[in-house]
Amino acid sequence: MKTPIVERLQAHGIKPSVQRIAIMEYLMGNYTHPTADTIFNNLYPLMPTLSKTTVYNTLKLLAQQGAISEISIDEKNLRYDADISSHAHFRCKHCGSLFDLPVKRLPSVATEKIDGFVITDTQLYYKGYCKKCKTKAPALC
Amino acid sequence: MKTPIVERLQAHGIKPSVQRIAIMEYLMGNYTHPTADTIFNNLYPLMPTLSKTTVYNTLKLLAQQGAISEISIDEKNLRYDADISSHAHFRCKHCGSLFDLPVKRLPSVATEKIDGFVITDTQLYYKGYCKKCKTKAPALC
DNA sequence: AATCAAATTTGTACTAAGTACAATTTTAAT
DNA sequence: ATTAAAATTGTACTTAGTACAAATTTGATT
Repeated sequence: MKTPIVERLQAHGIKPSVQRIAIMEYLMGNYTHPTADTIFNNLYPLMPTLSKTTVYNTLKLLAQQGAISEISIDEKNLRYDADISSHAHFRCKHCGSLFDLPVKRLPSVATEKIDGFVITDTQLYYKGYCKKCKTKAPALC
Repeated sequence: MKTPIVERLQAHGIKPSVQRIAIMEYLMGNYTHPTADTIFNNLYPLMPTLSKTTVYNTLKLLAQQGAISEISIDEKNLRYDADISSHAHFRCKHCGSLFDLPVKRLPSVATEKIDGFVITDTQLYYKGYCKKCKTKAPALC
């Protein structure tokens, strides 16, 4: 019997190695939009032979195959999300925290403008100040 | 009499130094979503005392003040855009080229979910394959 | 089971985008 | 002219991510 993790990998054409399973499992258990580094640091104690390169390579592979999504809202690091359903992200410019936001559906582009293009990913990012940090926002004059 | 560049800077509370004007002018004359490095390389011959740090600092300042927008669709570099009107970006995963896409208006979030948050920026990114590179796209099986 | 090629992982060295910071220069008010 | 504040500069540094060759694992075939 296959775990949901293995199923997810295979559904996206990815051979389920021990490392890939561990990384996918981590993401499916932690919807915290972690960085590659965070993932490595959390898995390393459980898997002392794990290499950082493998984490980077695997995340790139998973994202390429559409098994996870790569979030570039944080200018410094890429973040990863196993939730591949339609949703947006909000990032607080003061404290850096990242929130999921529901959207009915991500907007599509006027067909005539994008005719002949193939769209594989849509990302909707909001930036600003969260409830806690709102007082830190520069005056909007 | 003030140039449109100086006006734009002042409208966003930025004191118009020679360097800031040069950078803002470059962006308003080149809607090519350049990186900091590209801007530096283009301005340096005309302004041999210009420092890369100034370019980075100025772009950050301009973006903070909302005079330009910072685009993080390219995972490797930040890109900058003097067009601050409502539009989306498309990036080809094969050739890397970046296109502007018109949108009627950027989607807003369900108020109850974002209540108490202050949104200052909205970014809508599409990724995929452009007309030229479409044949290079992996089978969507 | 032994062999062997292909795929995957590992570790080290490297690249390059961006930042910290102190020193210098410029600005502009008195 | 003097002087304090603001802006710029250059160097050194940090760090996310990649290149690549060596080692390991996988899995098919005899």
